[in-house]
Amino acid sequence: MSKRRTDGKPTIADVAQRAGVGAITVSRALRDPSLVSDALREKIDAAVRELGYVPNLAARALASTRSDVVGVLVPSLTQHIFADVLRGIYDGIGKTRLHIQVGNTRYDLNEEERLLAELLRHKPAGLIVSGIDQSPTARRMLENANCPVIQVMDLSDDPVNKIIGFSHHNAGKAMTQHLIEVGYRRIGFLSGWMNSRSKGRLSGYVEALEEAGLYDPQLANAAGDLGALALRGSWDKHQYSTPAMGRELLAELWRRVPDLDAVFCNNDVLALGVLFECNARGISVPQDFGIAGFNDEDFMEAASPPLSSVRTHRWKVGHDAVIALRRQLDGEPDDEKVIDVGFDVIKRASTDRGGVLGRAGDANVGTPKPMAVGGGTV
Amino acid sequence: MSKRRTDGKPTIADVAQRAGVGAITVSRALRDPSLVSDALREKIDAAVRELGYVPNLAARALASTRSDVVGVLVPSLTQHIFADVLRGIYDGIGKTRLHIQVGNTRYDLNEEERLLAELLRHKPAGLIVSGIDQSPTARRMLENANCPVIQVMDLSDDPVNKIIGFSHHNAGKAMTQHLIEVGYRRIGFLSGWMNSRSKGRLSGYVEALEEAGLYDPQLANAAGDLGALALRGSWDKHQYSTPAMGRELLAELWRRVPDLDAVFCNNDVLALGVLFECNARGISVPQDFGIAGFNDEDFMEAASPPLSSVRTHRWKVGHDAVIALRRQLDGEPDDEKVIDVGFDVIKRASTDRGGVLGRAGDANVGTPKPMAVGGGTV
DNA sequence: CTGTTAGCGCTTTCAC
DNA sequence: GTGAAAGCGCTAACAG
Repeated sequence: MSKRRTDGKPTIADVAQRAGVGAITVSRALRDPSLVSDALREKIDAAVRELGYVPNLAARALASTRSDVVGVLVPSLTQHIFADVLRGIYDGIGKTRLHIQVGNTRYDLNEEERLLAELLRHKPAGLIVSGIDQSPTARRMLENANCPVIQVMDLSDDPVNKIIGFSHHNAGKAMTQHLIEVGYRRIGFLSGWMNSRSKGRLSGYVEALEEAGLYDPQLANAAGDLGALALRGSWDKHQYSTPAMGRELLAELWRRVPDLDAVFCNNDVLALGVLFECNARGISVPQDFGIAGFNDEDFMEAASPPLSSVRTHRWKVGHDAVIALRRQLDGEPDDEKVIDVGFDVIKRASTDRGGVLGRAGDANVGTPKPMAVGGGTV
Repeated sequence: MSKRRTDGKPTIADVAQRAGVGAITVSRALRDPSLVSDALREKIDAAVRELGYVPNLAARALASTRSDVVGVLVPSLTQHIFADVLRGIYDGIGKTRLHIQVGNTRYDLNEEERLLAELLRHKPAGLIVSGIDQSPTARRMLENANCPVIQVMDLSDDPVNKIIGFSHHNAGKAMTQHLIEVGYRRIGFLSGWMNSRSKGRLSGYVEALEEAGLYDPQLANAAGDLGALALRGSWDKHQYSTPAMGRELLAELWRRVPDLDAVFCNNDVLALGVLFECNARGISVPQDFGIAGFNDEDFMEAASPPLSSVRTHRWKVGHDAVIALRRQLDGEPDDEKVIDVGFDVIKRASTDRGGVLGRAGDANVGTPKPMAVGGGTV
């Protein structure tokens, strides 16, 4: 009775024996075929095929003290925005040997620490984390991670290593300025759960109003504790928004600020709810009320009327993060610590109070490719 | 000069030495504290803390010939439905030692094979894969995976190991029957990209129409090649639906079938687009036209009018899959090979042609908790 | 309950 | 360009 505790699968030694070479040659042929002569490489490839050899990644990771795992920490799996970032990440990984391991922090700093600790046990090849508000402990872990760390979806003067994102403050400010420009005067800010990026948007909103002399503490206060209201409600466990929440928040805000004439929603899902609420109340958008969202998800353009939003480049952020990571892993220089991918204010009918677009209904402003849908009535 | 190629981090031997015990005792204390006496355990815990010891998972995986990785294969990251399944999976994993590694197959059988092969190199503790239409090769890989395999989001008589989902055929049939019951007669089926589960829904739709004597090959054909139309368009690269696509598909279907009086949409996103298109054309829902979707995402209930849909239990499917996996890993018996989690037809105003709900606008049918939103006009 | 020994399968080091 | 030997850090298998 042997003491071997193998699972019977062929090992690199089996391949080596069959190919009549040393194990290390097989190892090299597998990792970088150019390191091995053509003749041997062919023999090895044949042996691999005949044996159905599958490399054991744990052994590789142990021997080389580094794995092919890229750890990704996102605060939410449900929000479309992070799904897009993830898609960019996966697309950036492509068919490389790298593997993604996603952790869902749920906007919980303790959970983030725990997940980070778990990830570090894998000796990851790289880490991609959302935002900049890690706990001091987490920050230290990232700094000692011994691998490239990319922060995404925000900006900071002091990234752990590299950060790719955009200014939420500027984005919030820009959309608010648009609302002011087209003539709205009592502009509310609608938000449920507030994370640090939402707060950036809010501060941009406040700044734009202040600069225009339209700042009203009452309105700002109302905006401020609507988040608290959201948390008090049935959404206390959800850290994501729903259209139903948008409807309810709008109703509440209207109660507090009866002369409200527009809202800037912290995200598109809330904006959709606001549109539904306006529909239900028979309020015409944009004439009587302006609606703007944030992120520019697919449905914003297709809504009736099309909804204005701030387009953010989530896919690109995820994709570029991986590209940067791979560059660093390949030892290429990468000195740009802070990458600002920007944003675009997409002006559509829902904020076209000035009538720049005419009152034709579904026209789009600022959208590169207007849809080809059948207009008019049947 | 030492030959060690360690990265300097403390190992289990360091902890053992510091605690004055054998390495194996530390190993045991870490994996299952109950295997070690209190006295030693405390010493070990202290040593771990003082050294900042972090176990090396690669070494563990190598020595034990099994990892803590649970491989998950989904066809899409963008579709809300799979985000929900993933959330269920993450919630099921909780704070166990298990790790999720997600692969995005993009509905591509070759890519699925490739990702599966990659996953298998990790000697995963378990696998969760979407659906039942794997390639023969992939199927064989799953059968030889040497770990529990759970298929999700569909049903089959012959699962690799265990399957958790529901009947798409029955779900499609049930919703179509509802549309027939409330009086619609020319019911279209709207779909973009068709996967095997969509086809199940379509077959249920066809069967319901046939049984009611409402089957019209013209209508069915129109439904059938709308998918092709969708693929011809600008969406050829996307395997997900958008509301804009819903609008365009509806316009096309209407052109072909002028007396269409309702559509059953393959998913909610298309249904939302259909609602927008009706809004834009001034068509009243449900009086002139009925709309039903599939999955019952958040926005369906909040829409104006609220949209009927088939509620599917995505979170539960993901969650139960992990629970089953953990049970199997713990060696507990689990003989139920096929778990049907069912579905619910949620009847809302968008299909209330019969006026069962009255014409009050936003009432919900079949929804447990109607929202508390301000109705009427301002 | 605890320890010793011998691997797990691969890659690093260094020599040829 | 190729190989032999020596680990990587941990745990299964026995003992005690």
